[in-house]
Formats: sequence, C-alpha cells, structure tokens
Amino acid sequence: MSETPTSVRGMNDLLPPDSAKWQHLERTCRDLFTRYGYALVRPPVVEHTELFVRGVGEGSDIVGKEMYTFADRSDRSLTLRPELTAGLARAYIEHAMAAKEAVTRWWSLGPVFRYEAINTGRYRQFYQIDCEVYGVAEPTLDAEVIAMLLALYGELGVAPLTMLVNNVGRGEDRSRYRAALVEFLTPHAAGLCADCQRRLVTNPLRVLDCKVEADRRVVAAAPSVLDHLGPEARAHFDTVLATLDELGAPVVVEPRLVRGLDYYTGTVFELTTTAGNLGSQSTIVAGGRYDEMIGDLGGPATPAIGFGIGVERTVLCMPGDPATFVAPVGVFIAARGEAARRRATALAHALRAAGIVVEVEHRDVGMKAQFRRADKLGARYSLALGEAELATGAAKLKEMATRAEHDVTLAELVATVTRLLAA
RNA sequence: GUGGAUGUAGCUCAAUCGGUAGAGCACCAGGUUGUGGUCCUGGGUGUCGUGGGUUCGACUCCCAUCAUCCACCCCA
Repeated sequence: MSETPTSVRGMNDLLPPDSAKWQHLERTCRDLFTRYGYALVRPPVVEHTELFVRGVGEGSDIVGKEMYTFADRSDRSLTLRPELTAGLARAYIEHAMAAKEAVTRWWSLGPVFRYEAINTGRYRQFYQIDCEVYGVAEPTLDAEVIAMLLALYGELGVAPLTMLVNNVGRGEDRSRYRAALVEFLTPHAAGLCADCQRRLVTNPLRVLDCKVEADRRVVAAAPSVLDHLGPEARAHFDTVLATLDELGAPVVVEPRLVRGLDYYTGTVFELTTTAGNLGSQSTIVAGGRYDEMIGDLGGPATPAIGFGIGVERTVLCMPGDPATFVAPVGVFIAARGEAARRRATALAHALRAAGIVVEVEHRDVGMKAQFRRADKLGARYSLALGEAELATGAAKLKEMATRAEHDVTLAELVATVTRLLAA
C-alpha cells in the first residue's frame, strides 16, 4: 500500500453530488416527521457497552460479533452505537421523559457502526434515520407509524414497495409459540442447516427467517405465530390491520417475518423494494414495538414503537440523478482584474444576502475559462465585470440557456435578479 | 465467514504473441468571439495497487498480499 492515507474499510466519504441527494432525503424526513409531531434528538455516537448488551440483546448477531467495542483511557468499555434505538431509550430514561410528558415522539439520524462484511448497500459505518414513540400502547399508533413510512417513500418516489407486517407476540404468547415452534422443529433438526440447529436452542424464531432452501421447506409447514397470539394481542394486530386498511396503506402480512434484534415485541414490520439493484439488501426500513425495553433497562415500564431507515439503501433506490438535487446557481459573476473582482465579491455578497445562489470567479483567469465554468455549473444568469462596467456602473446580465442579455445597473442588480429569478 | 471479478494519469478506460505506456473527460492558454459557453490548436502527470518470482527483458506470465466491486450469509 502507498503512503497516502486511505479511509477505513467499509467507512466511506460522502461527496457531492451524492451528498445533495442525501440532503433531499433528510429534508423530506425532517419535514414529514415534523408534521407528525416528532422532535429531533441527537444522542452521542458512543455509549457504555453494557447499554447495547442489555438493550439490543445478547443473543443478537450485532452484540455477538459486530460491535466496535474499545476501552477508553479510564478503562471503561465503550461501544460505537450499532443502531439508534438503544441510545434514544437510554436518553428517554435518563432525562425522565416519562414523568414530563405522557407521549414522547422523537426522531434522530446519524452514523451507526457494525463490523460486517462489505456489500452493496452494506457498510461498516452507515447511516440511519429513526423515529421512536414512547408512552402509547394502542394499535392505531402502529398503523400510523407504518402508514407514515409508506407516505415518506411515496413522496421520495421509491417504487415498488412492499411493507411486510407481523406480530411476534410477547410474554406468555411468545413463550407458548416458542415452545410450539421448538416442538415442531426438533424432529426436523437433523435436516436444518448448522446455523439453524444452533438457533433452535438460542433463538428459535430466527429459524423462520432462514434463507436456506431446505430449511424454508421445513419452516413452510411450521405453526404460525399469529395462531398463537392470545386474545389481547390478536385484537391489537387486527386493529393495526383494520386501521391500515382505513388509511389506504397497503401491507402484506408475513407470519415468518422476524427481526434480528431481540427487543421486539408484538408488531414488527419491514419495508422492502426491488428498486435500486440492492440485491439481497432489499430491506430499507425495519422496525416494530419494543414494549419491554424501557422497563428492562431500568426505566418506568413504557410501551414504545420505532423504526430505522437505512439511508444508503434508501438513496440507492431513490429515483433521480444526484446532480439534479444540487442547488442550481442563480448568478455567476465573471470578473477581469482585481478591481472588478473586488466589486464582484461585494455584489455576490449582496445577492446572497437576498437568498440567491451565487458563484464568483475569484481566480485570475481568462473570460473564456470563467464562462466555461459558469456553463458547467449550470448558472441561470451570468454577469461579466471589467473596467468598462466598473466605470459606467452598467453591465449585461446574460441568461445562459437562451444567451439573451438584459441591461442592468449594478446599483439595482439585487432587485433585477430577484425579479428575473422569480419569473 | 465462503465464492467470483477487477486494480494502468485527478476521473473513465486502452496497450496484439512479453520489447519499460496511450486516448477521452477534466483543467489552463492561444485562435475565432463582444474580454464570452460551442469549435480548432497547444500544454503533463504515471513507483502500471504492493512485495516477490520466471525471463536478456514484465503493464503483460506465476505466487503472495492489500484494496475495491459483486454474489451468498446476515442485516438497515
């Protein structure tokens, strides 16, 4: 390897124009979530390792083998967050939110870290956008959250979409189903893949999610979670589905849908798409209820629901060339000579104060090069300043696409440009 | 973790059978133009990913290694 520095494997630089497409996603999320009453929270990137072990679950692959864990100088065990939900739950508890308000709606975004093999739409530092609601147990909220996601992706223009939903049960329902599943699978154990033979003991629900063909055939005949829900959970799930129907939100009930994280209870969902050539990484959002996590972490028993959006994957399946998301330059100011450049700088300053996107050529290069750059930047208008313009205070404002020119006085430039750009 | 492909200029890529490398893009200048986008002309950079091996001679063949991409697995 050469001497020049390189980024860490699986951790990439986000550069223009791709960053503009990300900004569009983030803006769309912010605006939509704000309408639903979510407020932004930014927890730290690093937490005590213990939080993730307890919050995400010891049995999960994430905690088992994917965390970036290290000892700091005081020998505390810290971990780069592998997801956002646990840190947000910690903040909810630490700031005693339950005592301050009955319902808390938070959203957050930022990098998360998992030590995994790299692949399309899969990185070691990647970005998630989360929404979490604390304090509501009722099923209409589940439907609202799911429908909001469908609205978000509709607004982003992602298609086709499939929203899978399931209810993995909790408490006694979960234990009963787990027992029934183990009872069903044990006779077939010899025919299952090595991973599933292990899962049969550690986390039998995960067997349902196995992609191995032989295992899938076995699982196809397995008992369904939905048949093992008690009346309360069954009624909850039915209301979720009925509400989604009333909202006109299309979903597919998938009894074999299981999430990889241990904390989910009851409703779980997963948004997938075939857009964007994501291959097997077609899950772009995943979430569900985690009604026991806040209590398990030592907080007041508080029902909760949330989801995580995979930002890279979402951007990959969003339509549109990234360049089209870059803010277009309103005016490009070309200048010849230092006196003209000083004036150009001042004019640009004034135009920008008026909200116009302006690029000034500060380099001492020829007019040809300046206009080529104006063209390349896609500027709506260009203004050329030289000694003559400085002397007269008048200049020509050129519309690049049509090459038509408007006579302008520099004194009225801001007003003129504002009017032209608004037209 | 398993399997496959690819590493050559800042970027995208070429280089026949082994004879120490070229093009386009991008960038700048000149010509044309109104000091002005197109067009024309000119301008230069490579430890050929890295380390070994074979050979008179390696970008080319062999081995190793690293990186990137893709599939599987898992996940968002």
